Amino acid sequence: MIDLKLLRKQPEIFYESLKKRNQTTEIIDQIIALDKEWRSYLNQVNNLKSKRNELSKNVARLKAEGKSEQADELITQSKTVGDEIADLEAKQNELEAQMLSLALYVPNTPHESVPIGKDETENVEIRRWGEPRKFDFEPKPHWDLGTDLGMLDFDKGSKLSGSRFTVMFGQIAKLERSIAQFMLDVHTSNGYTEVNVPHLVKRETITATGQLPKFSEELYTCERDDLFLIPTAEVSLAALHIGDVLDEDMLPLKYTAFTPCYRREAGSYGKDVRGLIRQHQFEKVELVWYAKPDNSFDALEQLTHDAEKILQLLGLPYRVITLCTGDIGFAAAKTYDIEVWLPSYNGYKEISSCSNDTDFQARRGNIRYRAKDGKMNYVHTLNGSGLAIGRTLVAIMENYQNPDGSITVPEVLRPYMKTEVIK
RNA sequence: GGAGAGAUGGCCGAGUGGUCGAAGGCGCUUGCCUGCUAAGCAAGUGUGGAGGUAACUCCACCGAGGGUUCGAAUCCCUCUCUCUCCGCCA
Repeated sequence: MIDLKLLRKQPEIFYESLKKRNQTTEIIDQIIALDKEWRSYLNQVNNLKSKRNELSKNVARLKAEGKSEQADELITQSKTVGDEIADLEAKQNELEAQMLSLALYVPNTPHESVPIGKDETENVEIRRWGEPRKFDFEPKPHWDLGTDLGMLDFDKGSKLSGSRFTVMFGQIAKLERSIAQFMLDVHTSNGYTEVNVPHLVKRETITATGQLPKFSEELYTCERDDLFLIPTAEVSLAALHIGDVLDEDMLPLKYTAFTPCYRREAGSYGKDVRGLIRQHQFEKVELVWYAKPDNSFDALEQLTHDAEKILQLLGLPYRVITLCTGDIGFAAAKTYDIEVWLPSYNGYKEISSCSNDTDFQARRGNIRYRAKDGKMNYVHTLNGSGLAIGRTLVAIMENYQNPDGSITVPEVLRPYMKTEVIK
């Protein structure tokens, strides 16, 4: 949710923001017009209410004094004022509702450090880590590796649930679990609090975090109960403190959660159809920070490094890119994507997305903190995958494969897997 | 799933139609007092919105949303959540 007071004072910020995002700006004109009209009604209504309050006080006093004829006279007056209020207030509420529903569709303002660009082709790579392995044999894609090992079964996934669902057996199933546990152990030893969250959330919860109303197509819903399956643990973690006033001393709060994620993947027909890359259900370890506004962009650097650390410990080559203004997400002011090297793609594939949403979610969810000077401010929320587990599994399988189709278990996972090779 | 009780400020808790944004207590802040601490005394102590350079003024908020009324914390309806009992259950 954007700051309407800022919109009144400096509308140019928002025109600029939408232009940078390569989007049209009529919505800003509409909001400004509605806001102006709304305020004029608000003032009239407030003045009339003030008048009615005054009359009511006098009615009370006159009745107490036993002067009921005089009181009746004021009651008649008050009735007229009341009717007037009802009319104007109805109009005011309508304008307010229109204005807010539009405001919910305005994306966050990109940070000044975000490169300008029209779409994903203009994202900027900022660093690389590790060298992609040179194979002295023909490496297999993970779907062949897994199927040949008898541990990935795409047919059974389809049989049970349709396309983009997979069944895992044996060591691969265990690898998935080991990766999750490894990630949580690294993050918790790094200052994150592990949280176990609900996977079904209420409409208002997911609205506060920004997935609704705009992205309802992506969500699985349980209509009967008006509940939504989370597309990421970010929803639950970022909603933890809805309505709270935190102490400045508590910040930053750093949370991590391991959950499945459910996504309809509407509009991605034909994309990544083979293998585990794009599933309707996948597991992920998520990182979420509640930070102070003055250092939230430093926090984004830290959070991104925390996610990168997992890939470094696993010995998986990756690169980090900054999303340009045309590609950053709706709620984000700045986003880094981490992409891992996948032999089957002969390229880098997104495995984590780390964003600073600044006060965008905090405003929707009314998440504030009390500063030392006693002032109330909105917190800044940040989130990032640390990491997507399915894709990490894919990266390990493909990068650590052997000529005989077996897979070497990365050093750091051996304590969890209790074996050196999957075969 | 059935029956009942409840939700008031940072906390406890009064308040069932009228000068109630809300008694009282606790806590907190400031000042006084005091070898120190404690106690005592005094004042202050919510959030959001609109207007104003500002001092300040006005409006709203007693779980949420509607309704009745000239007027609602108080009456009515719906919802959410909490607690107790019964049933069921991993």
